[in-house]
Amino acid sequence: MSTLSAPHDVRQHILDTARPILGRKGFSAVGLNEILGAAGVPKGSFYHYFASKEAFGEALLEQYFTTGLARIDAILSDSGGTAADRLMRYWQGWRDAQTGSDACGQCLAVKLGAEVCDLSEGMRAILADGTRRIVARLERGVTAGGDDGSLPRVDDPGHVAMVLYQLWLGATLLAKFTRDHRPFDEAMATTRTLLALPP
Amino acid sequence: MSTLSAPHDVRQHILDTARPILGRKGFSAVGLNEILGAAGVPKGSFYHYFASKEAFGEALLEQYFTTGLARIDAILSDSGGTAADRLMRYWQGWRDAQTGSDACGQCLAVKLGAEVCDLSEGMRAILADGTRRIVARLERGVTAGGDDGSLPRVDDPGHVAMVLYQLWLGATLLAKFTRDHRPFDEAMATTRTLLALPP
DNA sequence: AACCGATTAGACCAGTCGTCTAGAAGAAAA
DNA sequence: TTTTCTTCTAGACGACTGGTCTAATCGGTT
Repeated sequence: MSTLSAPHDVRQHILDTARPILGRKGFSAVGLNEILGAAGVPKGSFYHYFASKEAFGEALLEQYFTTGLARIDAILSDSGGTAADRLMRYWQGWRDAQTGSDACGQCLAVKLGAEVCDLSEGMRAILADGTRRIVARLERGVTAGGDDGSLPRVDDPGHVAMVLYQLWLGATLLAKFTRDHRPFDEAMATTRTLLALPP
Repeated sequence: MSTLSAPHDVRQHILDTARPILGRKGFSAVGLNEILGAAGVPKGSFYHYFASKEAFGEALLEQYFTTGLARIDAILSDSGGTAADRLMRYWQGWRDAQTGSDACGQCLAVKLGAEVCDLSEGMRAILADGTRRIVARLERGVTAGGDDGSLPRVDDPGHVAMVLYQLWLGATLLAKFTRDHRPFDEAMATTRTLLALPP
């Protein structure tokens, strides 16, 4: 528990501490005490920064998507290589993050999504909106590949983007069951197929 | 709440009552009280039939996969039409079950999988084994399509089967977020593409 | 009537979320 | 420097639920 200066550091510190815990144990199975104990923050402070556990969950998911979208933007827009390279770099990054043994890289959409989307309308809305925005980014990536010639033009880039995202969500879930990387390898191969890239 | 005769009817009755409840609210968020209250079974009886809540969850998942696999077998083996028809009938059945507003048709692998697989090694093993068996059935379906000419032969039917399953898992998760059927439509279209069937 | 396994009632306590009162910390004003 | 005022912290507390287990009851057979 390092020293904290600005007021919002505490709020952020709670979120940062909670993320790996929720990523490992889910939402309902974790109590506020566990989170606050790990963060070294008293319970009284929690309700100063968050209206409820649900509001806290919403903030956590919101931040998860915010940072995730920034990461996508960083990969898809400003790096070198063709648009196809950038797109594939995104999937490789996904695989690497999930394959790592640390629970820090957990995909919260997969880990928490199914659990909380029927529990809280607010969290469901954030999940729906966050995933929609991710797919929109991917769609732009596919379109960019058609523009610069690194990918063949497709009729409906939005369709391709959504299907690829579904495929990787499913791969992530299956990999959690089997605890191996094969689902990601299969997803990667099919991603290349659907994008008409050489294996 | 009907009259129960044989002893194991009570155990089964608890499982049957719990399934839609867990399908809606998840595992950790549901207490034994709620399940047993709904089933009309006293709390004391629970530990006569199950060693723990975790053992109960394992039994629930086991039964879920048992009935699910039987349903696949019924669709893929004994009905009429080509092998391709039978395979597509399976996906249509998946979509219909999830699209229906009743929580009864919930896919427990998606709803509970991510939540419980890090919570209980036993449940994780059942999820890994159950999904592996489903993919094995699908693989046989793809192979059968190559045999009877209704599908083109593929190099690795196991790969196609696993990827299709991942795609539909992801579609189910995404549909839970958006609460519409579009993810399933996209999955269906891509399924036809990957199987080289006409749209 | 005596026995015995199958079944249940309810106690048990650790834990849940959320509330509330007090006071500490920190900055701004006098 | 002292006062004032808001922001934040402290953690006990309440009302309740969690899963678990022991002790008693039930129901049928000898």
